Amino acid sequence: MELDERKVKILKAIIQNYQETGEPVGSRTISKYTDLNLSSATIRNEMADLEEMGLIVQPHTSAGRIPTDQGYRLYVDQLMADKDKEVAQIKDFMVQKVDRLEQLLRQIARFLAANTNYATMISAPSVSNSKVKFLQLSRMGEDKLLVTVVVEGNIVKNTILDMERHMSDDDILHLSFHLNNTLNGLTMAQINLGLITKLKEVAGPNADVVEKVLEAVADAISMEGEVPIYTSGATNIFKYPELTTDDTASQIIGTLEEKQQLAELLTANLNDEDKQGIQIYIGNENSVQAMKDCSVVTATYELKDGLQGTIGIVGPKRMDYDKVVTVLKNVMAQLDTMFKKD
Amino acid sequence: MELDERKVKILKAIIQNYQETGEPVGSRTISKYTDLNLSSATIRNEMADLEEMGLIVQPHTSAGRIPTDQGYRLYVDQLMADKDKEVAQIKDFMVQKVDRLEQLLRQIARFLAANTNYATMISAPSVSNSKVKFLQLSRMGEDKLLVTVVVEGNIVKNTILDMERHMSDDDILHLSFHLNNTLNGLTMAQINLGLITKLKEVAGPNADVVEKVLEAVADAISMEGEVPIYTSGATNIFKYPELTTDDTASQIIGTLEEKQQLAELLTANLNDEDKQGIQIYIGNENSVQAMKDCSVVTATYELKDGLQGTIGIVGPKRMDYDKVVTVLKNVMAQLDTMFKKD
DNA sequence: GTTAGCACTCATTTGTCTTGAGTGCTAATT
DNA sequence: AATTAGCACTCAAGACAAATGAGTGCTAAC
Repeated sequence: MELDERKVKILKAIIQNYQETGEPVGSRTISKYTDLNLSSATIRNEMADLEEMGLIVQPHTSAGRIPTDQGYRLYVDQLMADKDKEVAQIKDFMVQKVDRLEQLLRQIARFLAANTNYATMISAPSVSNSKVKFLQLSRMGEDKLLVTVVVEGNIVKNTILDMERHMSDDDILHLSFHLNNTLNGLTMAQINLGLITKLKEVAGPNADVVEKVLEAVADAISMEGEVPIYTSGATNIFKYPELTTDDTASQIIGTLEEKQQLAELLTANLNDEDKQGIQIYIGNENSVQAMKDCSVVTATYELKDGLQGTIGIVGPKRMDYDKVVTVLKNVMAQLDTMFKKD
Repeated sequence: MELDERKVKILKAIIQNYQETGEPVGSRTISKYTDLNLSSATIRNEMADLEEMGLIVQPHTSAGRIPTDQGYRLYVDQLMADKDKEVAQIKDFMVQKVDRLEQLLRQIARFLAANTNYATMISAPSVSNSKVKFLQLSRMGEDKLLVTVVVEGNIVKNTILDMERHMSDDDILHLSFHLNNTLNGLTMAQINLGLITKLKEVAGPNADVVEKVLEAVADAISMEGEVPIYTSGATNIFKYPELTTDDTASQIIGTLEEKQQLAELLTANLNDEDKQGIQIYIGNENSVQAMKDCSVVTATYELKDGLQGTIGIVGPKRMDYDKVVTVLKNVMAQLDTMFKKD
């Protein structure tokens, strides 16, 4: 069977109508509210074909049709028209001065949730490939050592160590200076065993401190896979009856709250060149079981030098893909200009 | 009308039964499942009295009774028996070594949510009355200055400043040294205008840097009222049908997600000597509108020297107050021993 | 190829009846 | 005077049947 232009128009109409109402769409509706000027009977014939092709289904015999995952996939891949609106508002929003990355991300999440009516999640940039920019040791009290590590993107991490043996101020200053000089500009991958051994040699009796400091550095760079994730608008889920069967809603919201499962979803494509832009997962296509009745749209953002994270929008399968994609693109663009100037 | 012992027993029985079932409790149930050995008719008479006193109500004419807010209040204030179980498990749980405060709090939240079947929230310790413990400036690149502030409780804050005019390494070192010496051990309240003016004088041409640094310090100490709050188990709400009327659940979960409203609730009693221990808010007694159908139990914890925060448990009005209070007390005790040793 | 028409399906809504848990009141019992 | 048995009454919830209506597929006419 061939998917001619008319079938495409009908499919599109079904998807869009279902998007708005959440109810199965009947032939009469299509016949009336499109510019095809066909009777419902004709539409019915076409719909039977579309069903045979696996693009739509009836929830029960005497109901209208709703799109299948496959139907959405076709729509997303081929039929989505790029729109260009909604830009102005976003610009306004971003202008508020935000000095902290964390708050910026929270704000973006909130903004997206409020504007799309879907749930939003954002992973903070992971710095896995990032370089050490600055490192410093300072004595704090008698026996504690404060390690401050700054990595590219001006992300600062602190660790407080217990010193096992006394170190003089001079020792600390020297070690601090030396470590900073040696490690500056290196990525984690470049801090290899040879380098570590050499550092320890130079430190002599303070080798154990060097070890602890390196641990702290590793921690700062890799964040131990504990990427912070911010979410907003989980309760938007309640706006879609098809997701509000008690158990489904509970699972989705639970997943959004616990966050750690989201990490897989959001960090999956980070290092995959092919999947940089916007990705759409329909129904079971996403890896999180609790979200099998949802669609997830993700977008990878990059602040600077490999400092990248992901934004995700979670909604019903009938989500307004056009709108979501447009809004995401705009946010990306905004982030881009914000951070290029920095 | 007098509240004699028998009435009290009946009220208690109603509350406890309703706690378990969530269904209105009838006279026959009470007659059968208490050791009062009274017929249902007698119970009915007593119940009519209790209703007149405003302690219980009927949802509709031919239903059993459920406790009113006032009934719960009486129960909580006078009838609750202290139990002492559940301790062992908690000890075990806490033993896992946790090195970061944030993670500890998250873990506690998770633990409480899992063990009580209610939603849990924890505010991180607010450092409003805390002292500066360590302060340091470091040059970072050509024109940036890294300010590191450590306050009591080893909470570290970093700020990166742009320097408007060039400062030599020596200048920075001196200023850093001087500021550290001057501010060390002071609370925000003690950093007054006189002190600030003096500091600026000493800094001479770098007065503007001093100003920015002081801003950063203030920021670190006060956290600008932005106390981080961790939540867990929001979806436990779904376990209680009376809270699962679409709108109610959505509002509660939304509030838990947005967090900022919780801050009021959790920080309200921090500086009130009278309200240090455990507080119970029933229904409308708590200030958050969205939770008017819930009860909230809060407990203030103190880590060290005025470093205090609050734990809150949110559940239905028929929550198991005894259990919640016991568990909270235990967690408090654990926190105490953990931090006294530090 | 398109459409009008019709018989058919079936989820949903509406209305009616029944059931049963629970009450309040009164009169008998202790 | 307190307790209880008994009975009439109320009302939410469940069961069932009928009515509704949105939607379909098929056939025959245009």
